[in-house]
Amino acid sequence: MAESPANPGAGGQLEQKIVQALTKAGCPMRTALLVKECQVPKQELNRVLYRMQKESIVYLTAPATWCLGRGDPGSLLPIEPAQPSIAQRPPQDPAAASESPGRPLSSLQDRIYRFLKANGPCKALHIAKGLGMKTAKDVNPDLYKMGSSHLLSCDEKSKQWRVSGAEDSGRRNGEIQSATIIYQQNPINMISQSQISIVNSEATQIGHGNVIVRCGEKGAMTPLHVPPVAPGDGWGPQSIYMERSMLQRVQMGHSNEMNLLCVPVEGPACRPSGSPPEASFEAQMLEPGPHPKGDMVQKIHIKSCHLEDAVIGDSNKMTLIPGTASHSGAAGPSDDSGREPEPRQEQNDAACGAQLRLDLHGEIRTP
Amino acid sequence: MAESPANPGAGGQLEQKIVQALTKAGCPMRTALLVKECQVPKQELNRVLYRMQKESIVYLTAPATWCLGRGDPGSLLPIEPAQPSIAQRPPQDPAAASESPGRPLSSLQDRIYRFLKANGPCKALHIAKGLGMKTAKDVNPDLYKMGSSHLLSCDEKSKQWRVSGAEDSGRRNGEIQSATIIYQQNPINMISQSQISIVNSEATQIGHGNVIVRCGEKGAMTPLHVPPVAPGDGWGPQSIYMERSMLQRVQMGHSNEMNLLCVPVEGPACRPSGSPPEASFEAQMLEPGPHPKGDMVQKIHIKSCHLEDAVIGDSNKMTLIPGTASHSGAAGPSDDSGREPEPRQEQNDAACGAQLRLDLHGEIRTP
DNA sequence: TCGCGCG
DNA sequence: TCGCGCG
Repeated sequence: MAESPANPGAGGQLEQKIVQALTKAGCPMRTALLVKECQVPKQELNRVLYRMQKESIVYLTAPATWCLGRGDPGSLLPIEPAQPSIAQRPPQDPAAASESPGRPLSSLQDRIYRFLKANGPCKALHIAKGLGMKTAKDVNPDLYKMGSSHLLSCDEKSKQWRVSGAEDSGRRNGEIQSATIIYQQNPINMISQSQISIVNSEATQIGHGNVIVRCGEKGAMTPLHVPPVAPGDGWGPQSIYMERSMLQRVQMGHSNEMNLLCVPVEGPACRPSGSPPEASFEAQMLEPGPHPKGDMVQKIHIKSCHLEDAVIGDSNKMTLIPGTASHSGAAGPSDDSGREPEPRQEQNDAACGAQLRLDLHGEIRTP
Repeated sequence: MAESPANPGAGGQLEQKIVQALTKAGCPMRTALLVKECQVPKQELNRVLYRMQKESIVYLTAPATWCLGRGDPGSLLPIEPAQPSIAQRPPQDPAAASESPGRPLSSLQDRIYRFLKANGPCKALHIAKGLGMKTAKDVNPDLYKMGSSHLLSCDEKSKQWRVSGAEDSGRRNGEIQSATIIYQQNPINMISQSQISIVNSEATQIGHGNVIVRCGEKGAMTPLHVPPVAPGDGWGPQSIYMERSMLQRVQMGHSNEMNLLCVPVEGPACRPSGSPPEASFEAQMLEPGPHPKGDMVQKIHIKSCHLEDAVIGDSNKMTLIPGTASHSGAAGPSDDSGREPEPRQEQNDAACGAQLRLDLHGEIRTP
């Protein structure tokens, strides 16, 4: 089954190869060159490339010339003013925890979300037309799904949909031209670097001295013990840029701790079963502030990302003990909460840290 | 070995299939339909189709819509045919003179003409659609032009267009140009002209004073009696060029006689049921030689053609009385002879004539 | 309504 | 300099 082109594993393998090749090149690549790098038939390569294009993982800069990322970043996300309100939210804010949908947003859902954020409350028909569709039927299913997961709300009287929550109003300080996109190859990535862009990460730590303990995933996922690095002056400033990323179980910051206790009942218990979703939000964490290390500057830009169980900040702790059915559905947090067999806990001990749990389309700026 | 795309025989086989299918349809065919008719993979079919397009055997009327012939005759071959033979033609053939339009038909006009001849009376819209166009406007200008030149007539009541005159079945001098490809839509063609290229003819006479008597094909095939022209000094020189042609029951020369007595038991009794083989040979017949008419020069060039029951020369006679299963194979005369339920006879009375019966890939040069 | 033939 | 992914 590994040989079948239809095998998602095989497709994923090739997708990884493609991203790696494009990352390594750091510039657009012609299909012919990708064929050589990936050592697969052109047809199969193109099949995957064009699928990835639909998922906004790659785009065509010219005929048969591929590039990582989305081709039209500005066209979808109008620039909005910065708003630091989210960062000030108490870490233990239960709303944040309950917001988490069971699975990432679909491409259409993401577009709906961004459309509403850009244009303000709209009726379904208006949304549909705005997204190039014809009738309210084209968007209603997703509208109601997103409504049930509290991403959107609908005004009964005006029949208008809007993004829910004041903190979702989103903002972008402008386009940051980031260079490198790092594609996560390993189940667990540890990245300590000054300038980082990440696409589709899971169980990722960004920063210094974090700890991930992950259990339960068959064989391949032997617990990873990272020798904790004593918080010290050695930590340099961090500038993190993320665009079009999906982050699952991600810690960003310093001295965080993450415990993923996955019950290995059903195969990919720790991974969402659905296809990775387009999602987008922006976060900027600038100057951790009151943190003792006054010279430590963490600059984070996140755009068009999906973050799930992500922790950003310093000295945070994350403990996930998902049950068998966790993250497997398409439902929102309210749907999930009843089915969650095991407790889930995230905590952020850092005074200046931020905790994100599926905060989509939001922006976080730590004071 | 026959299935190999690299096999030239197979390619020719498919080419013949394509031509047959398009001939049978009498109108443009979509690629998907050709796939069904020819029972070959689309890729292979297209490979051959596009090669045939380069050779002006077929052309695209619309995306993935194929038609026999050249799409743009005027642009490639503006040479006006020299027609010494017509001038010398006996004046007692008024039909030929009245049929001939003043100038060659345009490609579309030609297609309209053939479409109407193949499909019978049609409304303008139907013609347009049949030729891959959309509205009656697409064909009306040409319809009325052809009407004013009496090539077509329009029934006032039914609004249907049709080719005018029973005598039209045989000739269309208007479209004949030097090196133009003439596609035979009629069971019997009679062509008297000095420079002729023919693709896929059946029961064709080329020359002067030939006689074809054909019986047995349902209704449409009423026996055609051509008043024999006395061999005389009026016959001018003939230059015949054939390339990539399939000729069935063809006489070339002077004063030939062809009798096709087809038993109408099974539908296409007079047509070979199998796909004709690719055939290519070259024949040049120069200077009939000992023939009394020393001034009669017949110059024939045949290349990449399939000839079946063809007679080339002067004063030949051909008598075909095929039975129900006649011509079912692609084999040569020796293979056929055993299975032929009815007598078959070809005879060439001309001293300098040549008789061809399924001479494939051969070259014949008459002394 | 994808046209695709392509080496 | 053909872009091709195509079911």
